[in-house]
Amino acid sequence: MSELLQQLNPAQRRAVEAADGPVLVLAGPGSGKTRVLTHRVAYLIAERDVDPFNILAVTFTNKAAREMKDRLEALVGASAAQTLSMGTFHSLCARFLRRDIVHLERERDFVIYDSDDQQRLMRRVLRELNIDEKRNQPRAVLARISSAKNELVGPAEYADLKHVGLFESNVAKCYPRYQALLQEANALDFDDLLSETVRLFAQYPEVLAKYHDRFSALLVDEYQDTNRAQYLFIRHLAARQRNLFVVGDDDQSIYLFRGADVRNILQFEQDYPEAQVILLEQNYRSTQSILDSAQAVIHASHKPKHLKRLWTENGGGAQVRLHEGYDQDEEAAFVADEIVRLIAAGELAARDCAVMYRTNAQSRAVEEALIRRTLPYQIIGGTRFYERKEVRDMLAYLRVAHNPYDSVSLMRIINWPGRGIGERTEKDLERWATTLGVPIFQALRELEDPATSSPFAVRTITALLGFLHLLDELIAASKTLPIAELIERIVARVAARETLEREYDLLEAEDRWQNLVELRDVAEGYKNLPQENQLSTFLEEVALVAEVDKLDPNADKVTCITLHQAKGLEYGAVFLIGLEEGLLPHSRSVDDRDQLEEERRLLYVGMTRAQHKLYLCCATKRLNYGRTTVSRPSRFLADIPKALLHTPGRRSKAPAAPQATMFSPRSALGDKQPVVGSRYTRPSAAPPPSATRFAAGQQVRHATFGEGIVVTSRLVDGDEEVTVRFSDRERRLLASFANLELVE
DNA sequence: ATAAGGATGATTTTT
DNA sequence: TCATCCTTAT
Ligand SMILES: Nc1ncnc2c1ncn2[C@@H]1O[C@H](COP(=O)(O)OP(=O)(O)OP(=O)(O)O)[C@@H](O)[C@H]1O
Repeated sequence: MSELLQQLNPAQRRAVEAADGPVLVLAGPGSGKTRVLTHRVAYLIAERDVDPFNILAVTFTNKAAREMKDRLEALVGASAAQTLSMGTFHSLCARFLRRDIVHLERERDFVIYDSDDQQRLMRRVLRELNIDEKRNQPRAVLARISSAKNELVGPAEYADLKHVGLFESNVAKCYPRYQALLQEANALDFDDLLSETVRLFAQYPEVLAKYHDRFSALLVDEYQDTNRAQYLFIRHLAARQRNLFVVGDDDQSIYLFRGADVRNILQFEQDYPEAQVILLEQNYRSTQSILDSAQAVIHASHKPKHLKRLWTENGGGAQVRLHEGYDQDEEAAFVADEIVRLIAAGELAARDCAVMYRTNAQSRAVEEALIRRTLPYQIIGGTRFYERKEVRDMLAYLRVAHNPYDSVSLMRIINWPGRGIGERTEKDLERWATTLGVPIFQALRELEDPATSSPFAVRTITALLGFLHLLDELIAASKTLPIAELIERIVARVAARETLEREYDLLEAEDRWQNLVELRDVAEGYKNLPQENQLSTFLEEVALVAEVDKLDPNADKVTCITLHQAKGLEYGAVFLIGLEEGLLPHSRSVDDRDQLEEERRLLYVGMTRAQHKLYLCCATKRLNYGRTTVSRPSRFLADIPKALLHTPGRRSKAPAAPQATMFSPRSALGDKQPVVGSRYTRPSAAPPPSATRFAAGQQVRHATFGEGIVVTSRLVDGDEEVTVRFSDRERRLLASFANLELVE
């Protein structure tokens, strides 16, 4: 048997070796779905002689694609691995469209508009159509349009739908204009990447045929979270050869809000009646305690279609621990103290710990607590690097240099740095361009002719032309300079550093300047690409990086991440915080049954990220928009049998008076952790492992420290603490982490 | 045209 | 709380 298959259990092997044709691997968390998908790709190349060039694999993140490629390099060589088509739906679609969007009468050097660009564009649309921005918030309008696009409903079809209320008919008015302006700017928004590709496939069979010729094997990870457009994308591609391998778990579907439809995976067998369905039941990630608790949460509400029993050989492990804190600061303090304790106990590094939450705002308290204890950390999400103002301004210059019709970017920088072009002028310019029916850049060009009648004063025209000529210069420069040098040119021409120093105080200016330096450093990485592709590749990748792509698993840091982004990841110890009514389930999701169930799945996803230790945390009071509110534990916690949870004795009194907490950075529990073996109430259920697995005198082996002799072993805090004398010194280890082997 | 200051209102989750 | 919007003064 090939070495490739030896790392798999029989069910996994069956999936990897399945004959050509549709295959559905439906399995719970930690059962090795992603592993199976990777091995399937390797297997096709190594054993079935499939050329990597003919394989298309959709991963959930760009990072997953990169990692998979790296791993496959070892197997098939770097150059072959590079010919694999692997990436997210969005990046694959962008790649296809660069090639074939001309069929849709659009140009291939389109830019990708992200949500900030979209909002700016929508504001212009609302202004133009005289629609009130307060009652019809750009974000809300865009959200409707986004769902429409995900369902492949274009502006015309949308207008034909029944509209309830003023808001919806306003959306119907905005949609066509928004789309027209996108086209004028030669821009596509995120949703267009998918819907336009599907339109391309549907309307141009000869184009689709080309892709059929190329891709003989298709693979999709996290299939349960595909939306209609993504589903159709795959269905078109799979139509001829029907050689489609998908993996997923309906219990982990958490992207309903962006149009994901779990029916895509549940109806796979109807779509492909000849499909082989393979269930994986062994979980390799988590301990039994974690698995039991997680399953209690997910099974409390529904009846699975395919019964996915999950079991593990990882052993019982420590009980899942429930911590009810006083407020969000005490909750964060508990988490941070516990991480400190776990690291001090050995076996567990900062990189093995993750703190997960429902909303990004919750990361703040955690961040502060981690800083206070000087724990290294990385926060995924929140304000992204590419969303910082100064970075976006610089990117706007690059984008206009690359595609001057990008009016959103142009308007962004028309007065940055200040050149005496005020709000009034901006509005007039927009209106004037609209009347002329041309992009802003074109309108500016008209001003060059003194005979043109425009709504501007002579002084204003001078300022506008000055800006236009700056752009001309940068456009010319962009044709010859590598990106990093182009950035330097822009920095010099607009006196970026001085501008920042004028706008902000010293510290802030330096900070923002450093961001520009960092952007230039990123750009350096593109200097070896051919000049004509550099800028477009750079801009595309910048637009499509996901936050998780930036997660660095090698850095020894605690990871703070939203539950959504944590999908697919795993950590030794996981802390889920804010498990309260209003937060999880989130208050905006409680009235809708489907949304409520999704909140439950979100918790399930979070719990099943944990390998050895899982902490469920909530607080009784929380600061919510500057106002303290009382909160109750999440209803989902009630679905976990008490016997599975370890709730260490709670303090009977509220922590010190508010003044005291204000002056002492550490919260009430801070210094007194842990409350082990205290007189406080023990959990009503039988304490977990009632006997130690190890005894004094036994010889054991540890992966890093080698062989040693057990000195003592005792039960602590739901886990077993083993003291072992190794050749260099004694160490106290937690049995659930240490993976100690008995030596005969 | 811009800077400063006060009222106001918003936070789910993401490519 | 914090960021954005709106008013007013320069
Ligand atoms: N046959 C196996 N032998 C040993 N370890 C395995 C095996 N299969 C999977 N694993 C390990 O189990 C863990 C989970 O695997 P993987 O991430 O592929 O699961 P998954 O089903 O995709 O999980 P999820 O749905 O939660 O994202 C990984 O650490 C993986 O290396």
